Amino acid sequence: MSDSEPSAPRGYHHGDLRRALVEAGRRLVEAEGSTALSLRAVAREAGVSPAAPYHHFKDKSELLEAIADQGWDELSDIMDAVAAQHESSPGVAYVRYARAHPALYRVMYDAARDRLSIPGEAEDSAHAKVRRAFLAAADAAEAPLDLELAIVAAWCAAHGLAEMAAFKHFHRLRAEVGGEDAFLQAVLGRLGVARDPRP
Amino acid sequence: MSDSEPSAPRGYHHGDLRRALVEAGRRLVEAEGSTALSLRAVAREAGVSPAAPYHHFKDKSELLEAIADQGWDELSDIMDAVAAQHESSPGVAYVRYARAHPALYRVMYDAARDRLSIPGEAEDSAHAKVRRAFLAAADAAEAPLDLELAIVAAWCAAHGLAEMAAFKHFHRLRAEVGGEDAFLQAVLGRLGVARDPRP
DNA sequence: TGTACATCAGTGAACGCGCGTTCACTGATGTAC
DNA sequence: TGTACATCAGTGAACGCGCGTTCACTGATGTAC
Repeated sequence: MSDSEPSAPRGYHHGDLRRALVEAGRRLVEAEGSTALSLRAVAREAGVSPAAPYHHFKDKSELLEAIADQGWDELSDIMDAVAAQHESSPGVAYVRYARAHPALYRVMYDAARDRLSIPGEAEDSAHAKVRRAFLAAADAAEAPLDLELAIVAAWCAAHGLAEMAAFKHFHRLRAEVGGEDAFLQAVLGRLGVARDPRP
Repeated sequence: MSDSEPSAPRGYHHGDLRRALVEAGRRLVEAEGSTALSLRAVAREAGVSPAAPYHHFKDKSELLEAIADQGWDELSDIMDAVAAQHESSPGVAYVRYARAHPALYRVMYDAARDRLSIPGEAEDSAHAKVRRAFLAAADAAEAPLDLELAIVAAWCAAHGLAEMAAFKHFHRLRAEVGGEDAFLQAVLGRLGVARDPRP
């Protein structure tokens, strides 16, 4: 985390300012929320002048996109791993990740909303990986259209729960059911998404 | 909409600036999104000086809350009506409303997240009404805990679909399934939320 | 190995902007006598 | 009906702020000969 490869050239001045800015931005988002994020604050956090980011990002929105991309990559890797090991439900992994990084997840979601994506279908984008992970959790025997609907349904359920799990309304129910994790499992189970491994 | 009761006193100066500000704010949110909302812009939209809103709201966040409240009241009324008439699923009504007012729904959601709410349980708050509407759609024969989980699950599913239905990813699927409404029904059906009236 | 030059990632000062909020004020409305 | 006064919803100017972005610049790094 601290330094990548010591063999790699540390770069010209900073080393790898682009990556440093993305990570500073992510830190700020996770700490303060996305509305508190400003390019100047990111530059400050990275210990660099306010103009420096403009050598790496066209504008603020491009930096936000890079932060979101990093999140999607991370999430899709996790889901992939979970789906491959068959040891837990990808849907649960999705919700857990979103719950662990709520502000980042919001940034990811905002970035995803307007992306066309899936143009060539068989992509190696993070979104395609997430989709495949949900596919792995579905019943592959269904007709293509139903299968696609199952994926979308699972994704929607995971998104909805991920965002609503923070609701104070559900505090008591969450406690009665046995804590956050049991709550997630229970609700996803109800929605047909959690193929629980072994309770 | 234009004027309430002509018999009611038009008030001191403006008439009913508080309501006018909430409506101006809502108009701005729906047109530009919540991030574009500023107190000054709302005052401008209402044709009033920048300081005027301070006679009706402590600060900007209080105005936003009022806008959110108006939305929740409207939505809960709609769901109530739908549940009473048994002619359509409250879950579908929820998603339709959110889809029709996406930016407003976002404001509503943000306001709801941190509300404790449901303290005395049997309330007449908008949230309690929404909850009751989801309850009406569930199988009332279940054990209390399961019933509560069913409500939460339905709410989460509706929220997730409401936000994700805008995804460009799903454009093609939406078309293949027969348009937005069929898409909503299909996904909610999959999640066990849409008790469709008559297909 | 040494010099001249091109590249480019940084700096720091500056711009114009819209914001939330405060303030002393004004003037219309409602009330007491 | 008329006058004096209290109330209070508005005004408009001003504050200080952090923002996104631009600009001319500097100085370290890499490259050609």
